Amino acid sequence: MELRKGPWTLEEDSLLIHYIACHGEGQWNLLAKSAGLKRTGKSCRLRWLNYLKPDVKRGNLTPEEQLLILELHSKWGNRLPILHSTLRFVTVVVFKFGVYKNTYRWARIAQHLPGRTDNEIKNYWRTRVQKKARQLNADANSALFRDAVRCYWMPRLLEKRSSPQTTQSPLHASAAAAKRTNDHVVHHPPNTPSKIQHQDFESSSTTASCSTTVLSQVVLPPACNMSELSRSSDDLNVVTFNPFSSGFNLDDRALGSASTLSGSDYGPVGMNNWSDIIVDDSLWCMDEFYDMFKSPALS
DNA sequence: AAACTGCTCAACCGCATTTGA
DNA sequence: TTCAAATGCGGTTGAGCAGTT
Repeated sequence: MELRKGPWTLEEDSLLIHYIACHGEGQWNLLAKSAGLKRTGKSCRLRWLNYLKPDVKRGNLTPEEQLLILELHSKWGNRLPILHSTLRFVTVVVFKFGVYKNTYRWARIAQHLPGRTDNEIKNYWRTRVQKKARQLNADANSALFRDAVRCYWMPRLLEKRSSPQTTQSPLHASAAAAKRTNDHVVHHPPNTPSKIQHQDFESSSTTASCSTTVLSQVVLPPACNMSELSRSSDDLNVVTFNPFSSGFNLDDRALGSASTLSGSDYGPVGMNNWSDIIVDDSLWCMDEFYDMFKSPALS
């Protein structure tokens, strides 16, 4: 049978939804055939888990979620999965010869962000976090970059979290989601089995409380005093902790690209509502780093 | 207005692991 | 115990969109 690839159509989506509503998920290859979908089982599984499943949360990641991702990635980012001692030995050997590739724990991180998929978190990391690391000519997995994240960006996220402005409106979230091109309306069948539950605002608040529990474990390095780090960017020039003091290499290229960026790349210009905040790049305010680097105090 | 550039994210691919006959 | 199929995971790709020139 000829297999279809590429974007899913509305028709395919409803076939998949109706089939799962009647028979449940699992046995994906069989499901694909039985539902009359010209897709691989893998493709069906991915479409369901990453997009169609009712509890998949749409819209931008909240500061809380971003914070959680940063913290959990710094915890588990490059760690190998839990291994038996013998397997660990084999893995170490293999790793030594460069065969083993870094094992990121996206799925594990996603477990702590209800409604968010590993794919989404992975995309966030690659497009936002790694981008910032590249701009600083740093390795996103390095201890140095991790410290920078903890000392400068996490406090900012915490600030955003505690700000009354950051109360997410479901309307905003859905509006943002609706802007996506592939985001067509999915109508779930009325007689959905109990294991398929529609996400509502209650479940969103559950997410928030869950995140808060974990967030309380966020540990900043000793040099990072929250009140110190919450100051204006000018004051940051004299912050004593400098994550880049030990061999950080911010080359001319990085500085050059910084100088070409407009003010709106950093500051809270035009930041009037939630959608501005959640996509606000000031959470990743780079000028502090550049200012700091250019500061005479460092030289 | 058109061309170009960069970004996002859904979907694919390959590989590892798990399952079950 | 073996092996094929199914499942899960992380890396990568490319279409579509928005912003810039």
